[in-house]
Amino acid sequence: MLSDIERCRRFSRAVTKVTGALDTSFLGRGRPLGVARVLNAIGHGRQDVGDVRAYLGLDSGLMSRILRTLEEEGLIIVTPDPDDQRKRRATLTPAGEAEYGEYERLSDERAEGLLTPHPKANPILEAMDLLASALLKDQWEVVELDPRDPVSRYCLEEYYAELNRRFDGGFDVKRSADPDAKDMIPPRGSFLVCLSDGMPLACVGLKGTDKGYAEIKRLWVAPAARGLGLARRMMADTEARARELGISVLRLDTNKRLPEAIDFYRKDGWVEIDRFNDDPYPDYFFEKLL
Amino acid sequence: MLSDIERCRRFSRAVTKVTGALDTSFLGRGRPLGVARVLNAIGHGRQDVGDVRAYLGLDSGLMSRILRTLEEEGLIIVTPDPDDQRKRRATLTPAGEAEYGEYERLSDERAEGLLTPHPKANPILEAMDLLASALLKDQWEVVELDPRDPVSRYCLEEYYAELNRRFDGGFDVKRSADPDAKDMIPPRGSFLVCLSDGMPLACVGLKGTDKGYAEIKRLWVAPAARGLGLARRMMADTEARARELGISVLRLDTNKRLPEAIDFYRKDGWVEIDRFNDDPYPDYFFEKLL
DNA sequence: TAATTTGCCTGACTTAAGTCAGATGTTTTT
DNA sequence: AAAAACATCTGACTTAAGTCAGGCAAATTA
Repeated sequence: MLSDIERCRRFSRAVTKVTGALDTSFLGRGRPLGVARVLNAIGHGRQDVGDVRAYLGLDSGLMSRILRTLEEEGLIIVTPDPDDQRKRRATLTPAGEAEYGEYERLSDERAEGLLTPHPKANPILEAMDLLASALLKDQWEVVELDPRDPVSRYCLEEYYAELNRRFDGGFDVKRSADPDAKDMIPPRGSFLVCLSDGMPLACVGLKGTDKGYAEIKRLWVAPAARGLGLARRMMADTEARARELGISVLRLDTNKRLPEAIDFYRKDGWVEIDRFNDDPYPDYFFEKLL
Repeated sequence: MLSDIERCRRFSRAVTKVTGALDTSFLGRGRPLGVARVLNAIGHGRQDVGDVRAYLGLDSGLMSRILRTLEEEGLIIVTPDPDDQRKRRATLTPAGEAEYGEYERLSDERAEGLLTPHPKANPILEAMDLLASALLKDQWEVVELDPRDPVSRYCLEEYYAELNRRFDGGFDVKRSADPDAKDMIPPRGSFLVCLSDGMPLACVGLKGTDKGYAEIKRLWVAPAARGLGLARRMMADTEARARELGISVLRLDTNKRLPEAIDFYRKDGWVEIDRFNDDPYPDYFFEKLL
């Protein structure tokens, strides 16, 4: 009935209608939008004046005047940067903290107001996650974390839960050779997580061994981010990291219930090899020479 | 990892970042946003000056000046309304049509630019449909159409396709007692369609018979709009229409493969009765007295 | 050390958007 | 027929946002 473009435009009309109000809601505390945006940027931890200016795309003159306004209101203090006296740093006063908190509260309230009319919010939240991840595609941030970090733990739990749903007879981490965290920390290995505006979207582990190869483990992509090419990106980043760590042979194993993964490895330059371990779960074994 | 509210806020950040640019794209043709919005409203068929004013929420003075600007540019002509000389109507000149077309083209381009980075756009489009339908919930428009109208036909095709997927052995309209369109046109019956900013989201037929009752047929809700309470809304509207048409007994039948429908009817005040026809598909039969 | 660059500030502008108090002509109500 | 209501217009404002040229002090480079 509607073309792809019409569907897309309908979406953006709907969104600008509803969240347009949500965005302009910076108003409602008797402060112009520009001033409120600067206050919120500072509250979010951007202290460097030039940094805020670049982030919000403001002219230096305008920025300067906005800072004076906030200073006169007693919400911020601007001090010279000790390392470079030309630069200046803005910090919130207690009153500024309180005001920033109010904006946070109002934003939460708006967000909640967007959800409450819908008794079954889950499909809506999932659609939001998917779209946010897709729209922020060029702002994915891949970071190396300790596998015991809470963010890493979250990704791993999601990964195990999915395996448990999909494998015949479920999946129990304890029966699998749970890679020791130490093997996934540099210089022996690595653990990468992809964050998109605070949401963990994917993880992958590079596990060092003493057998002349390293293993790729725990490649997981959040349902909200599938089909966006994120698995390929994570693998490319891991391979780059492996090279940095002097690793030249990679191996991995996977299960027949994960056909999209098997397909992906084949397309991504992996070669099927014979079974190289006695883990009970995997059915397929791959190798890649860097 | 993220709370519902955080997910919702992440979504609106992503959207304002990306479609914010899409919205302000009214610029880029050397014309202030307000002027461009009025031109587009007129192009979209809103000729009544007061109507545009209410739609865009403009002050009458501002509106007047914007109209002068567009008139001076030769894009519109403003004439008194023949029925009420106080009112004025704005129509596009050929130059205005061309300019409006350019805005449409630019909007299409932006929308396309939003989709093209994503090889598999379908999950994205579906998420967009769902969110647009949810966000525009208070702007659903239920209209009575001829069941042979193209919009009605579209809904019915979708409905039949879904039954075909879900029924054991599929579904063939021809084997079912296809209700004659005439029975779903007032004063004998009715056919209602729900539109949300141009997208058909649901339909339902009220089929008049000569047996002392009317039948509810073809209740369909688009996947993009399920879980938003639309079925209940459609049924309420149909019942209201039935009362207007002097109908006091409603019946319907449904199939065991549509458990959510059966559940819905039970909760919506319908009472299960004995089989009242020899249609091959239905397993359950309901009645409701108005 | 002198010249240049950098980061921020100030003052003098412009534009867009919007508000408000009447004015004007038309229609509706009394 | 007079009064009230209505739709639009005009002129005189205000505010927010942004641009631009130049100034100043600190830091960097030649």
